[in-house]
Parts: sequence; structure tokens; C-alpha cells
Amino acid sequence: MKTGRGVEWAVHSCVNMAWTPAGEAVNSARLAAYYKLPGAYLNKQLQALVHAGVLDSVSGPRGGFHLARRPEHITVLDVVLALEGPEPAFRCEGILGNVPDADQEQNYVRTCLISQTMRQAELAWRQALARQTIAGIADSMERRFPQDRVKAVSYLAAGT
Amino acid sequence: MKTGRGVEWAVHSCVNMAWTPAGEAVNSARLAAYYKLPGAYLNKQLQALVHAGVLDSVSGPRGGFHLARRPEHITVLDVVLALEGPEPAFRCEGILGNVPDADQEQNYVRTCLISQTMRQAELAWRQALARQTIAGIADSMERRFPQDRVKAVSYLAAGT
DNA sequence: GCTACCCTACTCGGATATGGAATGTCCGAGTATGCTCGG
DNA sequence: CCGAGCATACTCGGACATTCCATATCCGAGTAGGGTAGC
Repeated sequence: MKTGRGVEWAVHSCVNMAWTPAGEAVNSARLAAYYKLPGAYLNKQLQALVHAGVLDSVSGPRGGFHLARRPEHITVLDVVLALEGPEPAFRCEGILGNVPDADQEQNYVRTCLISQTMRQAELAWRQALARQTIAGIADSMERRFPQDRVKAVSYLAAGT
Repeated sequence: MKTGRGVEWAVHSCVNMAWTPAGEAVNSARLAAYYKLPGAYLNKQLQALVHAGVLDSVSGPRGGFHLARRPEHITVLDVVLALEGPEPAFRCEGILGNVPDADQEQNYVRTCLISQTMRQAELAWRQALARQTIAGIADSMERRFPQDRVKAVSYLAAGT
């Protein structure tokens, strides 16, 4: 029960993209240098976000990644699911259906109370993540540490 | 972001132990045969529960595992944490502290809003799991499928 | 018949393989930019 | 001076290694129970 390292990287990357002027792209090598991360691997993670429709990519000089839609409409859950996959974290294999003389017609995953408990807990987790948008986090961070945005944006733009 | 297979097995095992008469132990080979699971591996998972103080073990003939305390005082969260480890699922490495000219005195993990969001979501998940006890699940399952308890207990006791 | 001892079989416990996913790296495909050359 | 064409460097994109952890297995340590022999 561990999330990949890329989740933290991806959310920070999205916040930075929310800060950069519209129409500009942030390239992954520059982002990786800023946070001291393996560049090619960060690139791979951002590709997953493109595949999920969270980011758009631009090739060539002055290329990079930018948000595919307005940051108010991108939730933290979107980013997490893009990287970790949409399937539930709890693996229920319905072992109740393996017992001797089990009723083959019954849906043991649906009716199993343990499975229901796990699904409900995971729903609470997802709802909490869905309540936070990239825009909300970006705004809060800027209010709390105004100089951080300035520093990040100027550093990332220096790649020109 | 996946839980191990053993979580489902362990919770079902605990429910069965809540059903067995007090003073008797359930051995892992019999449990594994009932649910068609790899016996030695189930044994290993239950060992983790012993290490965490959820189960007690008894060696030798008529040996096995039994709950270490009353099933009303064992939550699903206890079982999950015993197997997956108590540390948070979200790995925050505080990459904000890696940026150039970062303030080394500041605790970036504590103040990072992304980290806070993740911690809050995970707290909701844990609270949902902590609300469900083994006793509660066992009672509900018995109310809904009364014959299942009879079948399981008699099968497991047949190892005598 | 009763008791003490030993032997056996059974179960946990941890050390030991294996496979697959997460992590990390590398090179090719495609494109915008800027330069060059001709009109 | 202006515009079209081309060379170039830059960035993404996916194919290719490597490391680590979940999964699975096996054998030794310890124990309870029963059988046996002696009193």
C-alpha cells in the first residue's frame, strides 16, 4: 500500500504549470533540475498525465507540457488516478467463492461485507482528493509563500 | 497504490476466528484449504498479525492462531496496518526542499499543502476502516448468511 | 490400575527462491526556430 | 529589403535495463498428545 514517487512530483509540476503564463509550456528537464529529480523519469510520469488527458504536450524548441484544461477543473484525484491507474487499491478476489460447495451464481464480490468496507473507505479517500483542485493548491501556496511562485516561474522561464 | 493479496485473506481469517469457540485455535493449513489459498503464504501473513499483537499463536498439535483480544476491539484498520505497515501510503520526500537556495531550517513536509492534502485523505480512509470491527463484520455476515458460519466452523473443526 | 517417561506427529517460525512491478536510462521521431540564399 | 527553403538543435515518446518488493516455498525448532513400560 504505497503510492509511487511520481505522485508528489506530478502534483508539484501541475502547480507550476498553473503558475506559468497561458500559452507557454514547461519542459520536463528544467522542472527536474529545479527539484533535483531524474529528468527522463519525470518525463515518463508526465507522459502518463498526457495519456490521461490532464496535460497536453508540445514537441520541439520552446516545447514542454501545459495543463489540458483550466486548473480549477483538475483535481488531485485526477493526477493520482492518472499515475496509479483507476482500479481500486483493495484487491478483492472473492475468496468466499472458493469455499467447498459455493453457490456459483452468487456475486461474492458484491455481497461480501469486507469488500464493501474497503470500497467505502476508498471512496472516502477519493472524495477527499477530489475536493482539492490544482488551482486551489496553487492559490493557497501563493498566499502562504508568495516568493516561491516568483522563484519557480523565473527559474523555469530561464530555459529560454 | 495496491494493497497486498493478504489483506483480504487476513480479514476473512479473523472473522472465522471470531466464530470459533473461545480457547480453540484455527490452523493456517486448514484455513488455506477452505479458501483454496497457498498455505505457507497465508501462514506468513498471519505471523505478521501475531507480530502486531492482533493474533496469538499456539504451536504443536491442536495449535494454530486465535484472536489476541475480543473481536469488538479489533478493527479492520488494525489488520490492514499489521500487514501493510503503519507508515503513510503517500510518500512525501519534501522535494520543495530541493529547490535552489531553499531555507534549510524550514520543515517542508509539514508545511507543504500537497502533503497536507494527502495526509487528510489518508486520514479519512483510516477512519472509515477504524469504524468497522471484526465483531461487527462477523455479526453482519452471520445475520445475512447464517449457514456460512456453520459451514466454515464445522469445516475448520474437522481437522481434529 | 495408575503414573511417569518417551516418542511421534503436528504446527508455527524464519530463512530462502522467484516473478513482476516500480524505478531509472537511452536513443529515435518530429517540430519550431533561426539562418542562408535567391529574387 | 523580403520571402522561401533548409539545416539545426531541442523536446517529447517509447523501447530498453535494473532494482526492489510482493509473492511463494521449504525445512528446522518447539510442543502437545498419546502410547508404553514399570510400579
